[in-house]
Amino acid sequence: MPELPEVETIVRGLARRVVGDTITSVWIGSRPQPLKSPASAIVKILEGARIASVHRAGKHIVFELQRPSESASATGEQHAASKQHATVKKDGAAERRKSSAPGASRGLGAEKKQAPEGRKKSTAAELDPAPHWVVHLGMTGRMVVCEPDAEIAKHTHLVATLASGRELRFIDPRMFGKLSVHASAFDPGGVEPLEVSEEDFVALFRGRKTPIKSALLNQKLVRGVGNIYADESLFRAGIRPRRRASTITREQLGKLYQAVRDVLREAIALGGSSISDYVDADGEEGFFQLQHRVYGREGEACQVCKMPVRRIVLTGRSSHYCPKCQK
DNA sequence: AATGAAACCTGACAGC
DNA sequence: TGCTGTCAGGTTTCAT
Repeated sequence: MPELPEVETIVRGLARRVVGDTITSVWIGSRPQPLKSPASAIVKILEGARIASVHRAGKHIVFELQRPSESASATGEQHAASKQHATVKKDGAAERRKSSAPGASRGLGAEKKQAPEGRKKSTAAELDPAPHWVVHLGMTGRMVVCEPDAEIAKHTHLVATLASGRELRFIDPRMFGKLSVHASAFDPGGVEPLEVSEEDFVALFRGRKTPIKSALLNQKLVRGVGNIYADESLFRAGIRPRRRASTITREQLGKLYQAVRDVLREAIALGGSSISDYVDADGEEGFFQLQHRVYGREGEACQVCKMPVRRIVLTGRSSHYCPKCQK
């Protein structure tokens, strides 16, 4: 179940393997569920595109692409971008507005044209008019880089053949994952917990009557935190999952801010070493290398006070906490 | 507007 | 062995 640290690890692995490669052809399976853009739009944008970079936005994997035409002329780029955009309609109206505005108004300069080969990081300005391929792994999604003769796994929904000869495949049994293409920018909303300031983080919860855990899981507020890391963060901060966000003191929210960041950073560090090859052929190593203190430990003694860890169901998700350490 | 619950899905696993 | 039922949980959708 990929949350932020797992996606971060996968993205790093992908970046090492596919940045600079070009997608020569795309095969799409027959199940429409994972496709959040029309199959024709996905093929149109991916085929022939060079993968300029791969990064993470919340739990999304974002491929920044470079179309062959983009090196031709700046005006041509803009035209192509807005045209492609019209074919990709499944996003919300807000997102549409956001992504069409900057590309259309900017007098895009020449600096974009000769992005040198080895360039790994792009600035926001350079990124702007490039189309993006966005993948969300949902619960069971996987991105795999493999040789073309590797067996096609069951529930493979997309295969992108690369100029290097390898293939990039998207596999997802439960089809909670999502594939989409965007003519320019992609913004999933919410703040990155590892980038946001403490003040901005604290402000997110002000006046909310919803349980703090529900707020943490709300991707429109904080992006990337899922069920496991929400439980672990709340344990470290000493806050019960059901506590109404509005009743939590400023000091406690400060602790929560630190706890979320600590948990995510530790998980990235561990995930990085244990699943760095996840995107290889079939690396099935589990994600859960982090020593969970409460998650999945119902009935076990709390590591701090020895009280049995309790499990409750909160907005449909199992939630674990120590009744003594968390108030 | 904000909140909660149901729905979407299949695989894994426990129990019989 | 093979069936049935339950659980997993990220996100969207629907109802309140």
